[in-house]
Amino acid sequence: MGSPTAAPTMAHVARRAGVSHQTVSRVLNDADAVRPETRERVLRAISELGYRRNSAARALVTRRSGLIGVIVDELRLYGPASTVSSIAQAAREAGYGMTLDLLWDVTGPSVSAALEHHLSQSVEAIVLVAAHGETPDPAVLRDLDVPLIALDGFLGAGTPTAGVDQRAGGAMATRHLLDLGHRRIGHITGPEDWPQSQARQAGYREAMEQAGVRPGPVVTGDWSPRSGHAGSLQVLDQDPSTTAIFVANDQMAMGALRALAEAGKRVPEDVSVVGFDDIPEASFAQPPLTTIRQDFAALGREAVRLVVGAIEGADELPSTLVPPRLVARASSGRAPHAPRGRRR
Amino acid sequence: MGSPTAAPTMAHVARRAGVSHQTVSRVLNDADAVRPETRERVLRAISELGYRRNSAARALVTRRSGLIGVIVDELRLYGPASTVSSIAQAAREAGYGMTLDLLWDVTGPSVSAALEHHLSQSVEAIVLVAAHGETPDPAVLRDLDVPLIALDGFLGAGTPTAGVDQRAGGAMATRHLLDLGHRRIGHITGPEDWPQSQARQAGYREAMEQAGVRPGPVVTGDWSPRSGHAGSLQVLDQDPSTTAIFVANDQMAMGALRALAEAGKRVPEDVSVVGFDDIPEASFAQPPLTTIRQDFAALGREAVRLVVGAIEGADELPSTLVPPRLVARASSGRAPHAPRGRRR
DNA sequence: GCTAACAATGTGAGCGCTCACATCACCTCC
DNA sequence: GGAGGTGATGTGAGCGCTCACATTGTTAGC
Repeated sequence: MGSPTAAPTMAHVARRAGVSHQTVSRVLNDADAVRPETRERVLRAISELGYRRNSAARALVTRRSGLIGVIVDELRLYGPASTVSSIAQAAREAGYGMTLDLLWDVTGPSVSAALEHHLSQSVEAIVLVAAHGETPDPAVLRDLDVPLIALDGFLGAGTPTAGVDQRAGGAMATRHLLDLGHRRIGHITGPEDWPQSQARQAGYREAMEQAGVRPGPVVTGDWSPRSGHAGSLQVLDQDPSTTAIFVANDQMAMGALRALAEAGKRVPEDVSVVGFDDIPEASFAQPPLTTIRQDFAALGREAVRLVVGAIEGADELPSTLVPPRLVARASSGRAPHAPRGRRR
Repeated sequence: MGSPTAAPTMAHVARRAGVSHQTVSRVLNDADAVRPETRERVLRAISELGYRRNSAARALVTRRSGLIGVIVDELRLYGPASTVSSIAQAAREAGYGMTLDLLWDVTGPSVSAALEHHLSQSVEAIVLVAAHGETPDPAVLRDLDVPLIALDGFLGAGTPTAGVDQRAGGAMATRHLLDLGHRRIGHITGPEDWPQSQARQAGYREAMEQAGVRPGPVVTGDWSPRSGHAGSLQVLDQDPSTTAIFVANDQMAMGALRALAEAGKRVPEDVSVVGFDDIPEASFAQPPLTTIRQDFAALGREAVRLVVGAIEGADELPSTLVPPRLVARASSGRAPHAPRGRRR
């Protein structure tokens, strides 16, 4: 009876083990109060039948899908990819599955659509790994009946956020250069509409100001090596006395390194370069790149910890900031004609 | 009545619209035979109530989860990240959701566990984006009642595979160097247990043999810039007359470029370098890297096309090979003392 | 003007599970 | 030795949907 491909149900297992469906359920949910002998019998029936619990039926009655939805704007970048990796891992360890959606652009409607797509799959929480872009339709956000956390991003208006302290990182990089005696320090930023970009720049300005040094040329890039290449040339053009450049990510820093080499500038003898991210290539740049490392893995784990907490009852979804770390390599060195005395 | 947070059901919508639940269902599944006026009424009720269809209930009765499971071994690498991106996109366009699992290692049990995890979420198909590693438990594979496709990987024994033609790519790179007059051509491979690594090397040997040239030094790397750095030094050490190196991926090629610069070798004047992958950094290497581009986006789309076909009835899940493409940049040039005549 | 056909909608069952509760056997205790 | 536990198991309802089929109202046809 039944077609050969029909999946076995709890009833089948129950019959075979000579128990009721409820006992099978108890074994599966490892509830107490099942005699070891009975449990054994049920387990045997399960494996003999190749039974697998129907997740839809379970989700229907428990009202829990066991799914965490992740929305990411760009997965080919090292940062988001690392973060998503650790989210996937942490989610699984916490007993959840993870669904993933990509943003085709960073406009509000696109984010809204992705949220909607996840919601229609009954995810229990949503993690948004999108560092920039427009805020989605506030109405969608308000009607959200699942916890949402934005990573490294912004959603304004009370949405909880977890992220690396970008501002501190920017300040850290700049301070490093100041400590090496540099006074003419340029900055290549990321796209203007990225909060990360803004925060790193804020850190740069903050450190400069604290040191009582006038900010150097600041030019805008787009995270690509190409823009770093062009940007470094612009910085040098705007202020030929520049001895150091803080570049807002490593990819642009790689482009900058190349441009400097082409322009006949030695790094770090003539110009020091500090990047941001510590991508794997950074240590193999020519010369190896001094940079700010972000702990994406920790960030992902933290995100899962927070949303799982929110799913399982905590009412508060706090915002967290993970500190970055300076990784000093060969692309930064003492300023050429460093002033004898430190100002300030 | 009912707590304020209780999600509205079809019955609620039906009552509000003054129709039966079935009519609501028809509107949602855009079936025919609903008067435009009625549909309008239902749609209005839906939006007023903020109704959202319960996917679990739907999945329970239709026996379809609308989920495609993806298993990936490493997401921080450009290739897999691109592939997964395009899978996510294509899946959504095809009306599916995508769940993602990461492999914590590449042993059989790990793959089996990931398969099991996806199966327990009732995915309708599985795409494995793992280029290497052990085959999972054959029993698990055999009992699989959903279509499975391995991307760029191997699972031996009849599992359908889609991938870029790695062998052709290896041959393409090598032939490019041969055409430039090089005769002493070394090769840095990926890890030995990666089929991609093997295929690229096979392409290298094939091209060399066809040209009647004796293969140069072949050393093994691990895909990292570090190993490319060390590998290129080994190649030069084993045969100082080497004038070209085919490196099995771009990251290693970047390391090689750096090592060559440190060793006082000019690229491409003294030594030509060809990589594989065409990662974004490749065009900003010093000098810009000649490489083999793989169309990961096409691969991901193809994978979704195939599994969706399999889900929706096609019995055959064919294997496909996507051709790669040579991207010639500045890291490869004519051989230094190229022999006057071509051999063969 | 009565029936056949069709379009539009309603009814009821049941997907496979978990929850709340009922039942039953067995023991303990005074 | 009967009331009252306690541990192990069974029973039935119902989660929110879709499917198959039943029931209407409306039009066409002779």
